[in-house]
Amino acid sequence: MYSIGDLSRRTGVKVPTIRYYEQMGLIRAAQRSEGNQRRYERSDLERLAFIRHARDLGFDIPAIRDLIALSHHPEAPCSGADRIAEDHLSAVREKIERLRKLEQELERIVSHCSGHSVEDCYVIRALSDHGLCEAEH
Amino acid sequence: MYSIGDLSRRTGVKVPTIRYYEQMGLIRAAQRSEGNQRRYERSDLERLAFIRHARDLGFDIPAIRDLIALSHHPEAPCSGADRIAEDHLSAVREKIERLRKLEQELERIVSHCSGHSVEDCYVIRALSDHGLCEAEH
DNA sequence: GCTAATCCCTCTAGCCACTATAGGTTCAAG
DNA sequence: CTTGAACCTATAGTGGCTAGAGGGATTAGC
Repeated sequence: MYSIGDLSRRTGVKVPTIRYYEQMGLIRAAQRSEGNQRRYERSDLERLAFIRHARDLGFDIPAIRDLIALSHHPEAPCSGADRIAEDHLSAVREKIERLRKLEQELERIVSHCSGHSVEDCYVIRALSDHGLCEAEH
Repeated sequence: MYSIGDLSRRTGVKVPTIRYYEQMGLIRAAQRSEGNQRRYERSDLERLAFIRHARDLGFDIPAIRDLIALSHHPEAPCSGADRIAEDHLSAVREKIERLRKLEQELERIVSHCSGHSVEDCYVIRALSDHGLCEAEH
């Protein structure tokens, strides 16, 4: 039997976050001690580690809920889980793409600024005048 | 004189967002018509375009506040503005870096899954077992 | 001058995944 | 039995908006 603090130390998930996951229905409501404190078993530890891992990989809570539901049906085809992961990968790639465009534009703006005063600062001028942009955004 | 809707159409910033920017102190409280509706001048339009542009580039609201303040001191050295832009560029690069690691890990997980049932689905297994990860995260 | 359509007003609440705080209770070690 | 750490619930805050309710203002056409 683990206390919520034990679980937190073992998984790296903060105590309030564990309670939050319970609220969100990611982990079941734990058993309670006589004094109303949460008491967890090994299976709860494993599930929380699963959640932590999925969050680290950027899956959002509804996706994790779905993945957990799927993992309870070992016989089912795994196309559902694959689909969730692939969708997430696409989303990550889109974010990267957007950030790379941003990076380029910012690089250009920063490197063009050799001004000494705000008056001729390229950073400020570029923000004031959209015509100075290379890409659309 | 522009109404808030005119401003919105001309800058692409939605009406409630303009009011929100006013609340946040990014644009000054506009003059009002007799019937208490906001009335803007050309200078407000320009400032809002500046804000829109900065937001598109991912600057957060405190940074934009600082950039606006700086732009009002044309004689001042522009190192402050450069600094803000460089800091933001670094932050963007860090985000890209983190997302690229995520992308790699997800790619690996997705591509390893040739299972047909959840039981041997690599996606699920990888999430359950941190030992299957390449990188730390 | 009237009406209808469209715009505008304020205020409040919701989004996401937490995090922080307050005020109180329980547990475990000594 | 006492102390101090850990635990409990409930509420509010984060950022940058967005949505909705319930009303008032403006404007174009008749």
